[in-house]
Amino acid sequence: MNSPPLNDLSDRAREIFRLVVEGYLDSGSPVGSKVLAGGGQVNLSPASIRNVLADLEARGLLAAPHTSAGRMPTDTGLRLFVDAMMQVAEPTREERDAIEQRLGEPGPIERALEETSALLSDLSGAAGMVMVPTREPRLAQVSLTALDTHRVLAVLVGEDGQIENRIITLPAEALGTSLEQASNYLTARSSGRTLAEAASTVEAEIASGKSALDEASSDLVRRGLATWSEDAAKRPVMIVRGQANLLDEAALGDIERVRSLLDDLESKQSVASLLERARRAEAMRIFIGAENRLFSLSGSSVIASPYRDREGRVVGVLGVIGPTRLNYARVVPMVDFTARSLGKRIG
Amino acid sequence: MNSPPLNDLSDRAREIFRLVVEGYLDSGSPVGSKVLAGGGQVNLSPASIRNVLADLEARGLLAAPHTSAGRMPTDTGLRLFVDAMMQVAEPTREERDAIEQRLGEPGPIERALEETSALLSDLSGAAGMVMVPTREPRLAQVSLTALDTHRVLAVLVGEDGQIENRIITLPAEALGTSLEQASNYLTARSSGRTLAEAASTVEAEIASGKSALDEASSDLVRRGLATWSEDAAKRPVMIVRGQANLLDEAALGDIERVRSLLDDLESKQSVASLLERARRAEAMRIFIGAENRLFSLSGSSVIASPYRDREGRVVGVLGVIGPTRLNYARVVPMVDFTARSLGKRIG
DNA sequence: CATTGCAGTCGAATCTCGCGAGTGCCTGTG
DNA sequence: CACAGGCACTCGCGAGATTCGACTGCAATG
Repeated sequence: MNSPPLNDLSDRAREIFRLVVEGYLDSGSPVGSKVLAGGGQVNLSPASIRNVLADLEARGLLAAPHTSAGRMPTDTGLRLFVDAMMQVAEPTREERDAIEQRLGEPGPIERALEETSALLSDLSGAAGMVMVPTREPRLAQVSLTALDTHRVLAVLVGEDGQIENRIITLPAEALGTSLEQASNYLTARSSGRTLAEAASTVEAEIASGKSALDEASSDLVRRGLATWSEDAAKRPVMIVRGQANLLDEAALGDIERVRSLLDDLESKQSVASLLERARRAEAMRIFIGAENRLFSLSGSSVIASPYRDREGRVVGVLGVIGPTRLNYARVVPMVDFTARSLGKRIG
Repeated sequence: MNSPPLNDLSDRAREIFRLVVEGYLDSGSPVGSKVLAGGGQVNLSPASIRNVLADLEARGLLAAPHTSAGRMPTDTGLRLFVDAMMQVAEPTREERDAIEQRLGEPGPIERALEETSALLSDLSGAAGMVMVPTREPRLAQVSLTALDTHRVLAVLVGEDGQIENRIITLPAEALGTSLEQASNYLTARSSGRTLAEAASTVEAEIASGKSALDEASSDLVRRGLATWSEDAAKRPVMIVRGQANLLDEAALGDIERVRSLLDDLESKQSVASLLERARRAEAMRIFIGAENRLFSLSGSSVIASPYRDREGRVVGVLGVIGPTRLNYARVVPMVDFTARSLGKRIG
């Protein structure tokens, strides 16, 4: 991975390179020296431009599919363009309003996520992806109820009103009558904290014998904590919309690739791992073509951005997947803005 | 919709028709008189067979894509074949074992539904669809907990262990201290009944003044019932797997149709309405090609079957969608068996 | 350096043409 | 009558062949 040889590019070479990339992203077909000269953007004869193009090709930034075709950017060329030359424009006022309005519609959270995914698809002309938020909400209340002699239902109420159920199974019929006491104890220790925080606090108290709980209750609480942290690691869900957009005329040549791409989007494994990288980086990530090792994704680009809750914590990832010739300059800020809007929407 | 002219078909015509359809479903290409004669299935010269074929074409059961091609069945021809001539074979012992084993894997219900959808896709070579069960479980227990001064959390525990949460919002701070009393009352009245049944019982008791509840509790319960029945009508969810199978070589000619098909599978509306018909009919339904009005589905067939819980109530629908040249004789019993297996699995 | 001109290359589109599969119809025969 | 044989005809399809156009690279020139 040598650094892109941007520095030793003349201004003219940079300009021509930019024009080639933009022309390719716009038209989808290779662009040659003549159209470049005719575009009025550059005041050089086609022949001079050819020299520059040949140079850029030697550097691995451009490639020609065959001798008598124009040049198109290579993956590394696109990477250079995206990293260093692309001029991103913030979405216009109208666009922003449209996005926020579409996300602002009332309804359950799942609905909003689906809408976001569809929105990303519409905006980009490619497929939209949203990983549903896995957050650790701060707890407001914990209540325990006996289901039968060896099962207890725990209801965890988050500060944001979200509710989750967990079932605690006890081995023997060790169920004391102290459920209410345990509930109160847990509520007191956990309110305003995340599940993980509460768990460690309680665990420490029990261990040091400081807790005001009797034997049976301690056991119950302990088991409950164990169960909860297990459950927390449930597999992530990804909402995909606009897959039909992956079937454009360009993809027609390589049906097999599109098929495995659809399969991947269904099983979610490989694509999710890319999104995961953006989540861990806590910043937008762009994956271009064969840069990612996953075979079926070569030829596709992924733009992924994490989104955050009000406190600034990353709670999920969303993004776009499409052909490498995405209109990065337009899509990148859109994804970014959508991520921020979704963050606001879910609070 | 005139009834298929099956009656006035000679035995020989029927036999030849059957061979044409089976040959077409098998190969995907039109079959002509010569291969029919050569197949050893019919002891007639190609010329004689041609006469029969011409007759069948005149009746609208067969059609030839062009003059010098063989015949292939029309949609109505396929319909006749499926309704009256197809010989369905129960899946073999091995196949049944394989299905039941795949569905029998432990795990949450959603996982099983996804697996079922993937299974249908694999079995049919087309796409699988499963509408998630919308059942009214019998309640085991109801518990109420105060969230704050004007909101109460109700936890409904089903006999099968399923848990649902509902939040009841009270207008003023009319929250009595009688939550526990109300919980017990509700549990007593609802256990072993469905939500709807319990609601009407309680409603009647309150109306007649027979309930042992004070004013505030009655109000609470009443509001709760109203909330619950609203929530029950949530929109159905459909799980689709194996969409990539819809991209076979045959569909290559009409990319646009495949695209809108994928879109339909995403928005779920139109396809779900077909499945809904099978649910209402409480029996397997087969929709062939242009029979269904939805444009994007012309050229596709849908095989849908409801599935039932242990008590025999229809709780959902599943099925397969693919090109009209599905191997109906094989897929139909598979779908049927899968529906029964899933019924067993979800209890 | 930039430009012009020229020769060469290669893919895409078009055309032709023969092959093969299959049909329809007419005619002969048990 | 029912069936089979024969024959002319129709098309779609795939294999070359051909042309066309869009490029490029290179050498010569201002």
